[in-house]
Amino acid sequence: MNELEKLAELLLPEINKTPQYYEELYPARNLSENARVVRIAPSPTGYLHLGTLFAALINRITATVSGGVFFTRIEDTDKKREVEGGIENIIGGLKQFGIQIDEGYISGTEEKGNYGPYKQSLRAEIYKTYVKELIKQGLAYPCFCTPEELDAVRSQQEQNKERTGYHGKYAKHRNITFAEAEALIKDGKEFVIRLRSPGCEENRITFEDGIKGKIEMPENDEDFVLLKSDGIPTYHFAHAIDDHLMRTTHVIRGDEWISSVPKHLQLFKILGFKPPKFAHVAPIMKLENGAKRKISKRKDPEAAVHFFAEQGFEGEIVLEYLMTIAASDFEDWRRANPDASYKDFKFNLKKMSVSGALFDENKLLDVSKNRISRLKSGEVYEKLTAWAKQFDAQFYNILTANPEYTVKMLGIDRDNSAKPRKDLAKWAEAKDYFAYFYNELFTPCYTLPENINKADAANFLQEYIKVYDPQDDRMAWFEKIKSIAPGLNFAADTKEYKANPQDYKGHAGDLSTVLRIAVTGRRNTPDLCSIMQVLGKEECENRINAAISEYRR
RNA sequence: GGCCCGGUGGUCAAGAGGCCUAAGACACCGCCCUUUCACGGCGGUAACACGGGUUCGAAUCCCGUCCGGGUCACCA
Repeated sequence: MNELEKLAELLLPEINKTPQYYEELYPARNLSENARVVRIAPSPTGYLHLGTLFAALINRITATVSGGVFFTRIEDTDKKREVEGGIENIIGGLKQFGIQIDEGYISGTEEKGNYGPYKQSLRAEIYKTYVKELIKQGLAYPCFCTPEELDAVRSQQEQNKERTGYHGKYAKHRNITFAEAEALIKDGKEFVIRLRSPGCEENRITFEDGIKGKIEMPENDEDFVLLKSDGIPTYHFAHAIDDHLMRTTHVIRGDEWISSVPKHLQLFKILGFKPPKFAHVAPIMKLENGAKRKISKRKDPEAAVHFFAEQGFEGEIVLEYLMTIAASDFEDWRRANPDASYKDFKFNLKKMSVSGALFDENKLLDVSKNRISRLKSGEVYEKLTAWAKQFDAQFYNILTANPEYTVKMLGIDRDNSAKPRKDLAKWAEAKDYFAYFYNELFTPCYTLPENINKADAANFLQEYIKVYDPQDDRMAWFEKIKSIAPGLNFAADTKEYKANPQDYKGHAGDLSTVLRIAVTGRRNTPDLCSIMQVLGKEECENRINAAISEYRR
């Protein structure tokens, strides 16, 4: 055994497999040439974040479009930040958004696929096997520096205005001998394994980013940590090993990783792996005090994806919105294919924007309104009650007390309309929006438009209630209002009123507003005739009579 | 600070040297339609960060400045 082999044995005595073993265990995938194997690799450190969802969407659709595979891998190499239920938060969240997972973690506890385990904490032996090989080749070595020492070096470098980091003359243990290492270990000193970087800062490397195009950077010369003192790998090392062994073809991730690419490329090279293609996605931003910044888990409620669920945005609609950010031609495609699933969109990474888009709630609202307007009353009923069940029990009970009534109500201006209403954008608005359909929620409001006084309002309602017939269709309904108008000195015809406004107090439309206020407590509603039909004769008469006595007081 | 990446209306963006007098969508405003509102239709306000080059010609190519973002851990 030579020195290096002895060192490898000293550091990782428990490892007796070789990289060859794993190469054979995880053979190349049997997929067509264009198929892309992609993944997301979340850390179970909290809830599902908008950025993670976005990355998942992009990866998912990239796999779909190419006939490839989308898998999940749990990067739980930082035990300090891990939270309980973290995996379930993220994987379950993706499922709620309808993101299909082909392989890897498919729930908080289950995984599937032939390239597992898909959780890094379960792959320690694999990482160590490769590290051991690198040590034997002189490409990795133990470093016994304490965090305090490292900090001291960094401050020194900062003072000298030098580039910080563990490289060059600052790589203290770079040339440690077997004997020195052995002595330190006997002393009980902790160590990490670092890369002996073959790179040189003067050299430039270039790579083609799938979104940003050609990028040029200095070569990595940092002897960064491969294995932490607890034997767990750092992200960089785990990424290289896992994405190679899992046969990932395209790494599509947040662009905060761009600056690490030289490290990654170097790792792939010295390990003898073919590097994947990289594509770096710009983050979703948020405006604060006039400045753009990356949307933040801590500060922004909409960063946590459960915000959308609470607000009552359908998962698919959030994805639809995210697609408009991901692909500038998506909206054109959507207009041409209003009924297609977003999954059928021919997504192309190259068309993605290179800089981060501001999160735009207006746009989300618009997208949502458009999608909801296409739904039939039955579908709205299902979705709305499902939402209410989870977030507003009282509303849920009210809606479901009489399902037939609620469905009828939801069908107004929707089911038989050539141009369905576009009003509701999120379920959280529904309770207020539909309040007057339910006595438990209805709060009368008798405020009249300025051009109508209480006496006229009462007189009109008095007349109206005499002729009111719940069987009337829209035409007949409005004819009745018109027929009452002249007697009160209101124009029956709106055009007539507009031509000679000085001759009238108002027009039939104003009178319908009086009725609307009496029945719904609102100035603006969907078609009043339909509303009255849904409410029924008795309820309408009660409300109208209540209004009359209010105006007569 | 070093290293990367970026900068077209309020927002998302089209744009690959002449088709640019700069698309479209959201938001905003006006008009029309209309029983109200919404929808829809028509129209409007509003942008190539700045300064130098290159070129017959620049939003587009080059350089510089400024601004924004990312990153410089035994975090991912």
